[in-house]
Amino acid sequence: MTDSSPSGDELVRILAALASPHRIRVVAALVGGRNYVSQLARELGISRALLQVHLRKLEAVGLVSSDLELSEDGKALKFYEVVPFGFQLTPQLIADAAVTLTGLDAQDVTPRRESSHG
Amino acid sequence: MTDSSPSGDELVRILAALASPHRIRVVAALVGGRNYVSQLARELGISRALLQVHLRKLEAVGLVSSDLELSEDGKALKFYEVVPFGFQLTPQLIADAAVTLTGLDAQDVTPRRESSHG
DNA sequence: GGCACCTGCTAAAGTCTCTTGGCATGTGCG
DNA sequence: CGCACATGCCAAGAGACTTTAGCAGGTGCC
Repeated sequence: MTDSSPSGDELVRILAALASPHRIRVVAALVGGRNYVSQLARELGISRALLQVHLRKLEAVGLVSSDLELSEDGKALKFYEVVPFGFQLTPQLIADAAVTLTGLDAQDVTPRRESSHG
Repeated sequence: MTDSSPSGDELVRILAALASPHRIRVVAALVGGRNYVSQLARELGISRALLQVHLRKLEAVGLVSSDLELSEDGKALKFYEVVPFGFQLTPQLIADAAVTLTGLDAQDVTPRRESSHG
């Protein structure tokens, strides 16, 4: 298990990457074995352009990895495969990741006595 | 562990619910203890309306639960709390969930020989 | 009644995501 | 060269999600 507790931002990104039927299917298809884009698109019944977008998102968060290879015919085939990952989703783990969230940081958890909300 | 292998659709919904900095913070805040909407909104530094929307999404997928109570003053307070959940994210589990995905079902995984895409 | 506090709803604008379709490049082959 | 197959990228429309702002109802208290 390479991953256990990703940073808040990363966790959100990973979750977002997985929160898609298409991408779930892509990962599932790759679990069955590595494959190259065009072939995978045919098997999944979606367009190459669409599959590429989804593959990029999955690769961007490290859930899959690509490997450009040359077939015996000399054709360039871009193989994708699943990166063995293992994340656990529990309230505590999420709370832990939350503190490392960047962006808006409003969870002061500091009871403001002088609440002058305007 | 109440949950182990949610259906594909449910998994996607849960992942989508968690794939948001705001909602991650909401869950995190609730891990620290139950709280009611207005108070939680103040602590998180976001508007009540916004918080309500996020709380609904979390509740819709069963990650948090609400409980309308009356304070000693007679005010109606809607308390939210985290529902103890535990999901594991691994390629295999995802592949398993993928087969139960409804909607577009194009993962025929059947090598079509007569591919005449026009 | 007026103030402070709670809840709930909805309309509207802005933003991000998804998906399609087209176009360009490169290779092997007859 | 023209065909079949692979990769890559971009613009544009449709659709979903996010966030704000405003309004309405209810309770306790002075």
